[in-house]
Amino acid sequence: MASSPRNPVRPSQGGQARAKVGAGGRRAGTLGRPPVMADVAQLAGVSHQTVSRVLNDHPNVRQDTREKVLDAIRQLAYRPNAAARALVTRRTHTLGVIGIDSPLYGPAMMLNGIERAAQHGYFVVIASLPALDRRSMLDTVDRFLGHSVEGIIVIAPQTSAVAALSHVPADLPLIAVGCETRAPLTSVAVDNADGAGRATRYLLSLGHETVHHVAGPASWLDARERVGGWRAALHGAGAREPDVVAGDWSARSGYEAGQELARMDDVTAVFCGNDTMALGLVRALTEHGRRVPDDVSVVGFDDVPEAGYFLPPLTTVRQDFGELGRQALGALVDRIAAGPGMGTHLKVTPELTLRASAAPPPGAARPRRGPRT
Amino acid sequence: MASSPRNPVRPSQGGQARAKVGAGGRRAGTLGRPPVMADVAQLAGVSHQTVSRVLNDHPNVRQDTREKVLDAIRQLAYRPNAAARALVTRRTHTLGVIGIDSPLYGPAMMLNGIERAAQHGYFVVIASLPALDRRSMLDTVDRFLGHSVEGIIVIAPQTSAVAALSHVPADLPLIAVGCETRAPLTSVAVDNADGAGRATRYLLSLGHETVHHVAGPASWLDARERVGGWRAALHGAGAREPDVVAGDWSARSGYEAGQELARMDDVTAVFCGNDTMALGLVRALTEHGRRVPDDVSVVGFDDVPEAGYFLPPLTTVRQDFGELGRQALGALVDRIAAGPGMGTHLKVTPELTLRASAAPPPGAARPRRGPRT
DNA sequence: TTTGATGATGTTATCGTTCACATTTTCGGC
DNA sequence: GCCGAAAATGTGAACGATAACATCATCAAA
Repeated sequence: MASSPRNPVRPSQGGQARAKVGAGGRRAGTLGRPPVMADVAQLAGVSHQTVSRVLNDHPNVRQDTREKVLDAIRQLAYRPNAAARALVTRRTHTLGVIGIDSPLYGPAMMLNGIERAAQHGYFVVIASLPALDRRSMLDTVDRFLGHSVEGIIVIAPQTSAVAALSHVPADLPLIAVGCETRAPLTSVAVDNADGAGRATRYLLSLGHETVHHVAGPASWLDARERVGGWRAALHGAGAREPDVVAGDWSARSGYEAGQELARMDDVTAVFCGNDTMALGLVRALTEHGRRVPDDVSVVGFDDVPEAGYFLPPLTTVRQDFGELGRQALGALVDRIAAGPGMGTHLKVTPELTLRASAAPPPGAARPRRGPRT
Repeated sequence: MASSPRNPVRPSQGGQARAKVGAGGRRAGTLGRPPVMADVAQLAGVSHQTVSRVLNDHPNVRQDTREKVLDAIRQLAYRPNAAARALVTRRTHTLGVIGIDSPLYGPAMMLNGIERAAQHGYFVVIASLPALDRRSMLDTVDRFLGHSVEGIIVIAPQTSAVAALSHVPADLPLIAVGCETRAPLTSVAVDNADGAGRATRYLLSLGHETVHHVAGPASWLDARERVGGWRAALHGAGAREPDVVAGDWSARSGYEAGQELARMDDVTAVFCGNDTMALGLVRALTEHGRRVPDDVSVVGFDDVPEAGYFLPPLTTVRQDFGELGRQALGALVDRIAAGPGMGTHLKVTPELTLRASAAPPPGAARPRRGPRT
């Protein structure tokens, strides 16, 4: 073997320099250091390139050679070095997810859905920010870029996040989840307006004259879209459009909304922006002697795990976070492969889950129309 | 400049081969490809090594040289290549977190706490497993190792997880969170027994004769430890030790437990394994005409965000997940730096949060002793 | 046989950093 | 103004994989 300019008998490799590393390193085996491709090649009696071919299952490798190599790999407990591989292939199989650091159910489940979808094929690096302002958003994008992620998914339910997104470099594969964004960006979101419409129309179909709404904070896009869907459904049915009662997603705000609504005798149906507020609302109504669903029907949004165990079990709008995650991942993979596009807006349709918290209004013999799902 | 064996005028680099990459690549700038250290060096009129020194703020660099280099970096929007760096330094600044794919509050917050603690200094790759069995656990460890994580934190609240942990290679820096493990492993956990003890002693101090307990599933270590702490506190006070009522963390199981306990007249105090079960329990008690806290006192565990808005606001044991994350990260960093040790078991002490769901038993004029925190 | 195509394998360059060491510059003391 | 130490900078050689190309074997058709 001619000594290449790179390997002049490999002087510093003779156990000294690397033994130090090996001492603290993983899987010492019979060598004093983690095995590399050359070790496998030597043991199998082939060249390192053949090992590489086996590893990337290249077709042109004889079966018995392949097996010799695989044996050597097992024997040495060899594992390819991700950094070396990434250096030459320019692929890291890693994507970053930027989320909001909040104990709310929706955002947490979106992260979960994305992570589950990515499990096979990508590593998911997460960053939860206390606030989705421009500064921390761009800092995080930068951090991720420094780590060579191939793309970024940002869970951006707040209006501030959308604003921040317009400042990221256009050539970065980025998908926004949970909000509809402006043109060049692709977004995936649950169709909140549709879900709110379904809930509202369902209540109307039970015979209620109108439906009141307890909304989430206006800084959240989901909250706004649900208000829009609710209002559109009322309008479409020619029903009276009551004022929105403002909440902040918390059970307390639902409770307070409930105290307010309980005083109004004509309230027979309430659509809540999320399940937690519905919980508080039901509490308040019950305290004021208004039974759910006999006197007042309540529908929530989210379908948290406890919703079925509320008293009464809560009829609510279920969001398919698994599907959301899959769509987001699919869009990101497409974007990585195909390069910048014009940006599409994907929607995941939610479903109404019927339980026991909604019924025809008091005095109504039977529903005016059959329930629509 | 003499043409080194490595850069013989760099033939394949003259715009063709790499221009292709540049077209789809990031930050084209004036070059047709992402800038590398050599580009910065050339623009700044120094060697690549000097650029490297500036980047790693090595002391022996003249101030004006440093500034020239930094200018060039800014001008080219240069960003060091993480893979190349990792290849030579053998450090990825990445750690893996294995968690359980469940909507439960505790595990979710542990992940959150770890991620927050790591934010500065480490990238966090996550994997949520549907079940913490040996197979999927080892697969995930392997996946992470293939990605060259420097260490792994596993959120292991279930007994099955602990069993699986004994099969990971001993030289892998690994910290278990949420469970106490066998000797060679280091673990960090909330002191569940202590928390349960505090809750129980508090109820006893209010004058209750004994305290009943609704426990989580026995497959969860937290559940077992809380049972242990509760029982020890009763024993220490010489109080009667009632049977455990079995639950499964869900509100429904709490509700069912409540129906059972409501029938027993001598029940005046209940310590619940978590807040969600407490919610169901209170519901059931109320339905059976037993007021909380006037007739029955209830204390939960977790301090979920809604706990303060329950009716009545729930007295509960708060776990400091931020501290837990910090401790876990600290332990992991120590372990990475110092190599295998004998394994320590760190405990984070929980705190009793007093609200309104616990009071002296009916008929008692005043507490026997002042409350202990 | 000889030939050409194709399959199987080996050789060398390359990715973009940091490390080890060599070289040049700077500067205080004589 | 010279000298030597220390500071500042430069020069190759790693790191461990894949890519590109070269070479050797094999085999069917001429």
